[in-house]
Amino acid sequence: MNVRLYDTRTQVLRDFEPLHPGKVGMYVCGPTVQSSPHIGHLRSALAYDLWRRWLSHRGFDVTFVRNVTDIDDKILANAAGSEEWWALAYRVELEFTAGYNSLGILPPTYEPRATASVPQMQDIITTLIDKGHAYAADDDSGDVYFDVKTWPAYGELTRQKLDDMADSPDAATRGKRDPRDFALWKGTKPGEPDSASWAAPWGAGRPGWHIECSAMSKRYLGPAFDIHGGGLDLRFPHHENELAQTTAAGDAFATYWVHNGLVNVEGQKMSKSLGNSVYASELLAEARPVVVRYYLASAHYRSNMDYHPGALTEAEAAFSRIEGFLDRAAKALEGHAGAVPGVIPDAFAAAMDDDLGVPQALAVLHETVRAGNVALEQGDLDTAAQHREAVRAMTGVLGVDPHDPAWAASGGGAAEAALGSLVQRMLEDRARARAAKDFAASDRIRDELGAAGIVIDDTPSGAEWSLGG
RNA sequence: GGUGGCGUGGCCGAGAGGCGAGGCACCGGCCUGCAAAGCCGUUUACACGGGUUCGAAUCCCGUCGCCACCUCCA
Repeated sequence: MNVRLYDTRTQVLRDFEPLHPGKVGMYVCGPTVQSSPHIGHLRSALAYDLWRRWLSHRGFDVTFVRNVTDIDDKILANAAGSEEWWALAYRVELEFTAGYNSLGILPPTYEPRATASVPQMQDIITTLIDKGHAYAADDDSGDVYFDVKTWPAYGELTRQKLDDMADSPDAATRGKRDPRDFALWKGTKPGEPDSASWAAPWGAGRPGWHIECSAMSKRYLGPAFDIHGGGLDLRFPHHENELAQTTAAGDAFATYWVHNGLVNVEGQKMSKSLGNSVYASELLAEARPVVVRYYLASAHYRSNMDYHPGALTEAEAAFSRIEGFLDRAAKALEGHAGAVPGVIPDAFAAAMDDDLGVPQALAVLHETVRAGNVALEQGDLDTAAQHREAVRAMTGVLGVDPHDPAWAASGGGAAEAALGSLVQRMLEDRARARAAKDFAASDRIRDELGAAGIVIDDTPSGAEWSLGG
């Protein structure tokens, strides 16, 4: 079966056909590093991480590019008066990287910064001017605009007609021929730092937002590549403009456009004015990283998600089922030979092939967990081992394998060992009390441990303990 | 005004003409000293009104409600 994906441009589910057999070129719009990453940034990055992992699993050699927009009006504004804009951008970029890493989002094949591809952007702008699709503003601002009226296809991505588009409110104050023309190059304004100004034939300045992605996708993936991704909110104007300027310059650009859904918070869009943004740091303080990943992956990537308090608790409960099975299976199967390498169930693969149907794939995963639990209970170790391997294969490809060393709690090695020996002592006392049928004493020990956040689990082979739950 | 999307049980969240995905929660049972975990089972659904059909949550028409984008937010 082929991988299918929903193409935003044609609005249909399409079989994935790579431009070059066995290879995939994928470009995803990364963040503007102007302030700390929030839940929406993480979800977006995760959606494409899952795409990339699945395509890789399907045997494709994936070249995955996600850019960093490190020069922009907002970065300059946020840094103004307090620090260098490039220092701010780098500091925020590190926060993003840390957030991605903590969720197990694989580093892109290339992660170019916009500021490192300015000459490539200028090349495209020059081509557009030469072809008559762009012009330098006649108000000596140094701005260069894309001339939308020269490009009849403009609006094709989002099926909007030029006439239906609302006029830009501040268009009149700039040297545009048409209010809907958009900036390719922004001339340096008085007061802006020299460090944010690049020499150019039409006047010193800095690149507009959209041109970056056209330049970087071409530089790292070529004039034609397979998949272009980004948040739903980027369809217009960002992606519409990218498409117009790249194709007007003569390149084929992306075959497929995919867009991920946004994350709302308690029914409302996150916004600075509402002050309801949920930052990556908050999420990671509230739940284990692997649980955050599980949560953000659990809805289909194209649907909107609504984050609310308690969402992570629910995810923790669901994830614990999988984790619990693998923990028990690991103990029960210790030394058990003949475990076959994990095979991903057909139903799981079919769900993933169908536009990355993670929710259905998770249903298959949970069904396998149940079957595995039954096998363990019946002492059918061969069957249990088979299900265990399948669960590991599925969680592996989703990047949520509970036993992946990457999720191991960091630090506190000595403290952990000390805690373990204390808990072990108490459990031994409790075992003696239980053997003597002194259940009052036994329960007291369990309650004490429970009050400290330690959960006791009596199994046929003795008591087990774990933190939280 | 234009474009796109959504409304599924207490909650999250799939599906897309005909055996009620899955998870969480709840209840009953098995197991357990009691729990927990696990297993088995029950109960709650497809915004509203029409229509097409042997049959509709799924298709069509209409209504209501919600959301996103429309020049720089993933």
